[in-house]
Amino acid sequence: MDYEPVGLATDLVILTVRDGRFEVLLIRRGIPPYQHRWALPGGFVRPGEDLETTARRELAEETGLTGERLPGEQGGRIHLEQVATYGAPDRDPRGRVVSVAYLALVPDLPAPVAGSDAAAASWVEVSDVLADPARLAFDHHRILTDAVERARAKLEYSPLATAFCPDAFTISELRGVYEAVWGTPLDPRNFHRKVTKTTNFVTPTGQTTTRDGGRPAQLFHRGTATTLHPPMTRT
Amino acid sequence: MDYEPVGLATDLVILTVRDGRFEVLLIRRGIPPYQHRWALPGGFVRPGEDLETTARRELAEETGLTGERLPGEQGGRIHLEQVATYGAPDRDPRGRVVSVAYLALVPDLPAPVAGSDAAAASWVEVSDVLADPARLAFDHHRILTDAVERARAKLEYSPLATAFCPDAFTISELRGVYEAVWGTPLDPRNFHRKVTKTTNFVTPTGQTTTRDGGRPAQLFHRGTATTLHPPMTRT
DNA sequence: TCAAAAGTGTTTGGTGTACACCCATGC
DNA sequence: GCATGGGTGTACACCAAACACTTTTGA
Repeated sequence: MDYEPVGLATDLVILTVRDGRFEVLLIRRGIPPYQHRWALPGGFVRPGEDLETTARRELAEETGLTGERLPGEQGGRIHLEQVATYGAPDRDPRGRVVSVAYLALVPDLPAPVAGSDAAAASWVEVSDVLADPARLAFDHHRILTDAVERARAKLEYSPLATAFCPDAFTISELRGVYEAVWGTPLDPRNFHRKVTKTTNFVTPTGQTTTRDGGRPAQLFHRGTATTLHPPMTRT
Repeated sequence: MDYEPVGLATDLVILTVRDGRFEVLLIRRGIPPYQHRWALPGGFVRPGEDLETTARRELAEETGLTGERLPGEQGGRIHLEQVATYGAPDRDPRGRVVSVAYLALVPDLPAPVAGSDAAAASWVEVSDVLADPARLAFDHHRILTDAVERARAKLEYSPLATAFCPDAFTISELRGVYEAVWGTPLDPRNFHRKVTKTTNFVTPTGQTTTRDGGRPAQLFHRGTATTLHPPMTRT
């Protein structure tokens, strides 16, 4: 066939919300190029491997999350979606490498990051990384920018914010996700009404918790909705 | 490097609206695999070539549109955006080929399709193609589905419908685009009010036309807006 | 009893929808 | 004049922002 063979890789933008902070998982590169610089986790697609399979495998390597539904768990699967593909001829000094970027949204991980083969992996606040275009290796700043914009937009018209929450969560915990990702405060009372009245956004578990302090709050699971009508608004 | 070399290609979903019909440009394949079957135009990325450059080159080959701004023309550039990347290991019988799909929105072309190297190229109504999952070669039905969904969604919150219109257009011509792409009728009066009151969606040229019959209609250019607040609604 | 967070009620203004109605042209 | 599409006015329903207020817990 008449084509240039290229290296095919995937890069992962793994986002979470921890203690009200919107964070991304970065690794410190142990080998050249860009040795000792921060980068998104990623790697090459193996022979015969599907793109999403590569992404899930790397997600598991970095976070220990398999994306499989655990027995007894309600929500289960980790949200993973393709964002875009980056293929500038000079984006990797080693040669022609095209990278398919994936966005993963994970809840606050109970266990620390384990099983990573990177020199160091850590959660870093998204706003800090976005503010410094030179912090990341390769074109990863561009990739992160695109992925974060996608995530912020999707919170408006999809129930994706629940992907950041544990299996059972309170409305104010969900609101905390919106506030962290968007960086804006929301009215707790109108937010509560809007979420609970949008059909299939969340479903009550019948249980309550006082882990957030104050009056006990109802616990909810993710609902079955895939899009929100009307959308949540950012103001 | 430790990776499987793959063929890298781009496929194009070129959409237009002609006489109130929402259409896609398809080619009839002259060579195997899938000889004599309909497919999206596309081809391999050349050595050292950027992905979008490949897409623009193929767009020019199929339609004669360079995407360059013609002298004296207002709108100019053809809208071209990346949709997604398709990389299932068995999607091409010739071997591992990963394809980056691009979406192009073009106005009703004044000149016929020229300079095409395909056996045959023609405009086909989108709804007809979508209704028959076996009509297209490779995984092109999936690609078309994704691209059309993207286009339909983007009409809501971006001024992209103007990409289907000529340099100067009337509000009812713009409404015709929405109706063709969404497949739903819209109230002409409310549509007119909404479009003209959304800041920078369209800008008046000061001229009028009677080409649509009836009372002369004002002509507009595309405005400078990139997103629409509030969005257009599909009902 | 107080602080803190959950949740409900109510007012008020803006926005989309439906449709009556008038305007400017070609024939 | 009449048909045709362009464009404006307006009533009404709905929705969301703002905020007063009550509820239920822990300390």
